Amino acid sequence: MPGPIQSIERAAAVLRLLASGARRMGVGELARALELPKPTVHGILRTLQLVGFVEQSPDTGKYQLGAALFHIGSSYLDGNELRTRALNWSDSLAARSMESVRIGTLHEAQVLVVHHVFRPDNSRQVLEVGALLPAHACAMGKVLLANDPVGHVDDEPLKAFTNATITDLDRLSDALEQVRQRGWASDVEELVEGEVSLAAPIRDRRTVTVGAIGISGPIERLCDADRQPRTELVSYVREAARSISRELGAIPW
Amino acid sequence: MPGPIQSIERAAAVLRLLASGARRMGVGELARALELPKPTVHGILRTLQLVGFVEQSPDTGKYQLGAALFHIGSSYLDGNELRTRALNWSDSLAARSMESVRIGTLHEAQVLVVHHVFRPDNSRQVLEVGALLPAHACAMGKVLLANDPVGHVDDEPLKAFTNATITDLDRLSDALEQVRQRGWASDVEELVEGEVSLAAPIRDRRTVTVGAIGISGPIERLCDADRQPRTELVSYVREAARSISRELGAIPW
DNA sequence: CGCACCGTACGACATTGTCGAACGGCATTC
DNA sequence: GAATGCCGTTCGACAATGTCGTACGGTGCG
Repeated sequence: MPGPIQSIERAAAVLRLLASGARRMGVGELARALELPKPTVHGILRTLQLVGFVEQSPDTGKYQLGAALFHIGSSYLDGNELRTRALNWSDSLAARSMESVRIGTLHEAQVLVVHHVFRPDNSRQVLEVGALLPAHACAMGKVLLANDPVGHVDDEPLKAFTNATITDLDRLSDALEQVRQRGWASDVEELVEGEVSLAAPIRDRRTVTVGAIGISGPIERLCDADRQPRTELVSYVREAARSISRELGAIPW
Repeated sequence: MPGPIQSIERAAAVLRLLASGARRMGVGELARALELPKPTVHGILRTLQLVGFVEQSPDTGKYQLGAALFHIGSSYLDGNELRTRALNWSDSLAARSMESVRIGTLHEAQVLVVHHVFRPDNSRQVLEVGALLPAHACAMGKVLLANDPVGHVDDEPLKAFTNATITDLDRLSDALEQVRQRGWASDVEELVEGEVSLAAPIRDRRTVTVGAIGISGPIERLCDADRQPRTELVSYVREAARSISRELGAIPW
């Protein structure tokens, strides 16, 4: 039976839609979006509700993601070796750099944040674990794209977030080439005005890049007067990346 | 067609199993656990892999949860009104109490942690968002059980974690009655030796308890000499819970 | 070498999910 | 206040769909 199971595929599509929609959605709404008959969607929703993957508002009748899905999804982190091994090192990187630290993997041409350490200054910060960042506009993304065997670029036109965002494909591949040579990447106000990020690759025992670790913060703290990343911060990040890689078995010595 | 869709139910069971197993599992292993033929399980896995809900190790051939599931699951938090509204208040509760703060909901007789603020002292702490805590052995759980319309207790014998854990059903319902009267709950070394937690209920506009907020920390800081929770901490927690409830529309004045 | 186990492929069968049509409830409209 | 639109939900016949016995190639172990 080499072929996917239709109903499961559809159920996944429903969940994806509910996840992207941000708000609750009705049966008809989902049916229209998926181009499926309403009763079909309803059957799927009923089953997903039974297993706790979606919940239904008692009053409006609309559906949203369920708690069980959240809990199961978060168990992904337990099995994620990259994240487990990186826990200690990211803490110490945060302490040394005094900036917030994130660890990410490439997922469908975007950066999936699997770990996030807040900047150690007690400021109010939002947890970004589970979020997807645009790969072409952040340092972690560039690191991952530069070392990606599958060319994940050229899927779609590159979206601009600020006027420093790289939107040209040629310029991006030049930048990626530079990242490959230097061994680290930076993003200077390419995703958020005034924000800078630095990142370096994490490799496993097969020397494949499996993730990236990076810091991010305001440009005044991360860059010098020439808008260049401060060298000591770059080395902190690269050292952290190397330490994690060593723990994953990439560097035998 | 009032009846769940078999394949989706089974797919959910596979995911649950993979989530609980902590490590990677093989097709045969899953098939045996679910009492299903191997090819059936394989078909499900193939589909789940296609949609990114599971991943397969290239070398061992075993399966584990996938990144897509993690990302979709984490979107649950965006739609969770309780958590959204509670963000600010939990930060300030952490600042006032100088302890770590958690927000939880009842999920299948356990406490699902939907938010977690670290203790503001730069110490190394593990993020517990997405985790499930035993309801009868923590303060948030007691608050939720005490205000639960469905009697979620008596499902199974109560598991002991320390020798202070309440394992007797009658003693538990006495404790819950006290929680209802006082309006807050405590757990003194009932889950972890040396650890204490305090919690209060969060109600929504229908005055239904939809969650709980609480702090936890070492007994020396949370309790006085008589092992009684310190009153000022209790009021901090209760005030935070009331503020969130008011924001959810529970208290009109 | 042979055995046991793995993940995977095939394909006949009937179980299973699909989806057009229809129902009751709720707003809104005229 | 009847009419209309939309909603989430149910029914049930049909056939498409997924199920699962059987079998294959690969790997590790004794």
